[in-house]
Amino acid sequence: MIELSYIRRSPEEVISRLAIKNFDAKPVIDEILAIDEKRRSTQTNLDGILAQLNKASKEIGELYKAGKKAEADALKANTTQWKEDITLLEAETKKIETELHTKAVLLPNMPHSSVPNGKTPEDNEVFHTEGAIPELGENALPHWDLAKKYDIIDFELGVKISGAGFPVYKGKGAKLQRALINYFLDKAHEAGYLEIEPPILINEDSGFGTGQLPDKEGQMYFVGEDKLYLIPTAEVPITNIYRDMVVDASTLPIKNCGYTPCFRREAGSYGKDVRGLNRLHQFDKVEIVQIRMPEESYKALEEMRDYVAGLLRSLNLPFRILKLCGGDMSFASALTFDMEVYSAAQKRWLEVSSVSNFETFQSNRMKLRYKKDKDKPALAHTLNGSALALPRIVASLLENNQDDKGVRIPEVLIPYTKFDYIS
RNA sequence: GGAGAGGUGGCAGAGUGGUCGAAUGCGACAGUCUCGAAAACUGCUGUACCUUCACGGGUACCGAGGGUUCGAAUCCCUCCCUCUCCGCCA
Repeated sequence: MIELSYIRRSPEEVISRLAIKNFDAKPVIDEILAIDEKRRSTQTNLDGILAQLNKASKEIGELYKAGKKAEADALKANTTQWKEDITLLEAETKKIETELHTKAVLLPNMPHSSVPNGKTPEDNEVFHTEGAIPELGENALPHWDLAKKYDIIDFELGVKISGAGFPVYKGKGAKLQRALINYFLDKAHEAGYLEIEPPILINEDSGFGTGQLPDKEGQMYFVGEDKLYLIPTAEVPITNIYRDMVVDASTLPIKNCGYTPCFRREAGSYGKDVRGLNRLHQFDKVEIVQIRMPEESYKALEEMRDYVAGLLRSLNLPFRILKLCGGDMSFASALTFDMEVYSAAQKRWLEVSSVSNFETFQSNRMKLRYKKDKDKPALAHTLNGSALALPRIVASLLENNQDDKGVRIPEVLIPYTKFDYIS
C-alpha cells in the first residue's frame, strides 16, 4: 500500500509513476484526496467535541466530590447533545476510513525510476545472458517424456491422487528434489540467510500483509472451515513474521530463507505452458527474504539477484536475467528481476526465479517498521526472491543434460543426490 | 472434542468506575562517579492520528467489537486468541 502521506504530498508523481505500470491512477487518487480531506475535517470536529466532553466529565467528578450536586447535574445536561454528535461523527469517521482504505488498497506499488516502459513480457529488458545453450540431437526429449522414460516423475499418478498439476516424484526423481532443496538451503546459509521453516497455511492478515489479499484471492487455495490459505510462496509466512513489529535498526539487515511447498490454483492457465513441470498447483521452492533500511534496499536487490545468478551458474544452466517492464511487474513490486533458464528440448526460456524490491509497499500494509537511535519508527523495505523454484530447474536439468545414457547430474548436486546419472 | 485460567507499555507485572497512558521491576537511553568499565545514584523512556510556521495543544489506543455511565483498563454482552488439564492423535 502506498503511504497516504506520500499520495497527499505528491499526487502527480504517484499518477505518473503508476502510468508506467499501465495503471490509470488519476480517478482513484482524486477520490482518495477528497476522502482524505473529509477524513481530516471530520476528525478535527470529532476530537473537539470529545475534548469538551472529557473536560466536562472531569468537572462533574470534581463537583460531585465537592458535594455540588446541582451544578454537576446542570453540566450533565449539556452532554446529551455532544454524545449524539459523537455517535454520528464516529460512524462517519469509520465509514470514511473504510472507504479510504478500500481505495488505497487498489493502488499497485509505484515502479522504480529504472523500470522500463512496456506492456507485455516482450517489453522486458534482457539485462544479462549467460551460459552456452546445449546442442541436442534430433531425438532429444522434452522433460515430461524423460520423466516417464526413467520413471522419476509420474503425472498420471498425481492426477489419480489429487488432480492435474500435482506430480508424484519417485526414486531418483524424489531424491533429486531433496538434493536441490538441501543444496539451495545450504547455499543460502553460506550467504548469511537464517533458515526458517514456517507454517504453510496462513491467515487473512498475513495474506493481506504481503499483498496477496485481496488482489489475488482466487489464486490461493482456501481452507474455508478454518479460514486459512495455503501459501503460494514462502514469502508470505516468512515476511509476515515481522508484521506489526518495530525492529531495532541494529538487527538489520534481516536475511531469512526457507523451503516450503507452494500452492497455486492457476485458474485460467492452459495450453503448452502447463505441460509437464512447466506450471503446477503444488511445487517446491526455496525462498530468500530480506528486511532492509530504505537506503540499502537496492544494493540488497542487486546482491540477491547476483546470488540467484550464482546458483544458476553453479548448476551449469544457461540463463538470462530480465528487468521487468512496468506492464509485467507484480502488483506489489517496485523493481523486479526475473531469472529464466533455457530448456533446450522445449526450446524456450522458463522463469525459475523472481527477485523483487517492494520498498515500503508491504511494510506499510504489515506495519513493519525499524527504529534507528532516537528517530521515529520508519517503514522498512522488504525484498524477496526465489532461490530457487524447483520444477522448472528440474525440467531444464533433465532436458539440457540428457544424452544417450540418461541424464547427467550437475557436479555440485552429486554430494546431495549420491548418484551422478539418472538412467 | 470436554473442563478451567488468562489476554495491560520493549519485556515482566500491579491496577480502587473519576486526578490512569497507566504503579513497580527489568531493559534501553542520558548524566554523576571512574583512567576506563562495572556497581551505585539521578533523570528520561509507547504508538497512531488531528491541529500549529514553530513552541505547543488535542484525540484515540490496556486482545477485537458493541453496551451501561457525565466519566470505563476497571461493570455487562458478543467474538477472537493464548495457556493449563483431560480425551483423541502424528
